[in-house]
Amino acid sequence: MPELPEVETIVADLRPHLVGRTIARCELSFRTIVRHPEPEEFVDAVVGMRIESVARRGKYILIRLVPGPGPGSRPGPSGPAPPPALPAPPHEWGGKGRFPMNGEEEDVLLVVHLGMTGQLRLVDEVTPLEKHTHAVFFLDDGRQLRYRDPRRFGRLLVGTQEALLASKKMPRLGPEPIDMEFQAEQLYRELKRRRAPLKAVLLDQKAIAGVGNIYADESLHRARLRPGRLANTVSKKSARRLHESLRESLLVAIANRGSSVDTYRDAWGEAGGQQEKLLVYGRAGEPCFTCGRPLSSTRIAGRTTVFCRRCQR
DNA sequence: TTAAATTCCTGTAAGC
DNA sequence: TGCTTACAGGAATTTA
Repeated sequence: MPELPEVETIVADLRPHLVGRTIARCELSFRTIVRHPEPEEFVDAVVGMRIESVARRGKYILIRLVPGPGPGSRPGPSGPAPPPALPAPPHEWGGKGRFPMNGEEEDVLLVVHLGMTGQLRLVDEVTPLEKHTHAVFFLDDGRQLRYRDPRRFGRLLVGTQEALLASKKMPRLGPEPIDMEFQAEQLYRELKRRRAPLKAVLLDQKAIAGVGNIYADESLHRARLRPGRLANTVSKKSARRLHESLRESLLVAIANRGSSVDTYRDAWGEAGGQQEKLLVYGRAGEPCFTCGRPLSSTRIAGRTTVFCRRCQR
């Protein structure tokens, strides 16, 4: 499933191709994938808009839209090349818990959450339409940005930041774990005030944004911590180890273009490479790479959880 | 207020 | 072989 590293990969791939493009048309074939506003308003809101930036916040893809050139001046299929990609602002959001970006108040955000099986792909018009494609954005260069999602856990939203916040459809997200501003002390404070299992806190998007089942298990293993241990019992030293492990798990996964353990594919339909390198996720019963003991499996916070009884105390 | 349980959804794989 | 059933999980919602 797409977690922070997978979404980061997609966003980085799409950015240079999408920035500067105008959405000429939008077709929805599955209405309820749109969570805000009503589907008709959604289409009205995106058509004719120019893509100003493409960013990520947690597991959310944020596409900033500004009014595009009028219909008369819309370039044809072989229109001008996009401007050189702006160095994306690494983090376009405010402080902890605030969603999501700077920029002008009237700017519109097209928000995409991939859920479990969502895919956002950039294709040319002759690429056959795949089953479960729920939305197609027709771009002014003839290409199409397609949203596909067999299990339909994903969602699309559009609106000004103000409107999205007011709609309550966007959650308050915790800090970005790979942000340099995110310090071990901050993680320690969050853990101290929670009586839930460590794993449950890592999965809580309000505590830390972008971590899902794969990287929660991976980082707990790297930190040698039991997933079921209550968060408020960890020492400062352990919290520092978890902080470091979290960053490492996520950054290595980004370097390897994400984990394709289920149906995850990047913007070009290609699988990532991290699934080959996972330490524990999906390896229940197989030997621990550190001690050789078979990895254990249990259920925490409603999620399958794999860990090593010997290495993770 | 927080934590846990339930729900949504369909493709896949195990079991009979 | 073909059918049924269990399972996968992000996050909103409901319950405790």
